[in-house]
Amino acid sequence: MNVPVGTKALILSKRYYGVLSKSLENIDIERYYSILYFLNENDGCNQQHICNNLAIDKTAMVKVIDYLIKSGFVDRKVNPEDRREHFIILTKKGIKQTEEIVNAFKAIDAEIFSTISKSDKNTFIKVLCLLTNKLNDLPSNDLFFNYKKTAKATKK
Amino acid sequence: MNVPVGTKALILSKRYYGVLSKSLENIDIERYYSILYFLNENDGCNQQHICNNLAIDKTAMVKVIDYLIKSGFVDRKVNPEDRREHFIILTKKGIKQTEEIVNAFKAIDAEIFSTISKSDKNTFIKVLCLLTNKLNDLPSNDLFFNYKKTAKATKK
DNA sequence: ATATAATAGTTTACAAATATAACTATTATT
DNA sequence: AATAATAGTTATATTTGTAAACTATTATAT
Repeated sequence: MNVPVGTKALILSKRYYGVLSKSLENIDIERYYSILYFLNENDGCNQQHICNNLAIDKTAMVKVIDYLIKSGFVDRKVNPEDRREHFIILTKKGIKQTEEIVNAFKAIDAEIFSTISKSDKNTFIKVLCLLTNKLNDLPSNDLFFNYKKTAKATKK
Repeated sequence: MNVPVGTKALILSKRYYGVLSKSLENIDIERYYSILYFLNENDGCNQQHICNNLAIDKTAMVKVIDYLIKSGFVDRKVNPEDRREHFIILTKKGIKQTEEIVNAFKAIDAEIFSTISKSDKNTFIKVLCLLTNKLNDLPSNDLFFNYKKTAKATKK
């Protein structure tokens, strides 16, 4: 199927999260699993750090963290060194259930990569990161003007 | 950054669509570009066909098509051979602006793959499709049980 | 040192995306 | 002819995304 890579990636992620949420019906929350996965390795970071790494808007993040606090998964704690920052810290319950969430993520990754060679998998992950970084750096207006040029060139 | 492949794919798609919408500020609509990209190669298909290929719910698709009709990009036409189906057909305006949309998608793909070898690109696309298909086939409950087993195994 | 700018987070409001259930119309199956 | 399946629609509720305006705090630049 010929679709752009951004669209393909979106479709993959939709199906992936569909399978994931089926796998995690026994967990007390039904979303934000990726944030808990991230916190598992970045426990105690501030909200902005999560936003930067998972490409989530900071106003949305407020509600996410509110939800996770209400569910008893994390706490907010003001950084005494820089009182603008709020550290997000997994609770005991959060740590415990996050362990299962991480396992579920890893089980899916293991399953879907099971028929793919080590070398293809490495290439895939490498290119996925490169593309994301590239998009990150893209000064959209440059591309805009480039595109407009080529669009006009192909038109006439 | 260690994040699961589904999350990585979601981040990529978010950044991708961010860049895309900046590239397409001159187009009369501000979303659903991927549907027009798809229609460019599947003009006249029914709504379900779009849903299947782009992993969009059919109730959401109704609103999408309503919007595209209101914007003058497509028409709905009942299939006389099977009156349940509605064909989605690009209008003249739709065809014209879709051409630009397709060019914008291709410009981004070209740009972000510009520093990646042909062979790595091919591997990436191949694996992306394989993973998506794999997720598609995944009988979620099998995975669920597999996961629960391993989760319990690692717990004790 | 103080005015200004920048950063982290919050609130509000609204548009859009997503999910579910119940529904109509039509066609296929038995 | 009854039943089931399919394509699409409507209605509803929740979640998510986006933007602007805001507080509090820290960094910077005269």
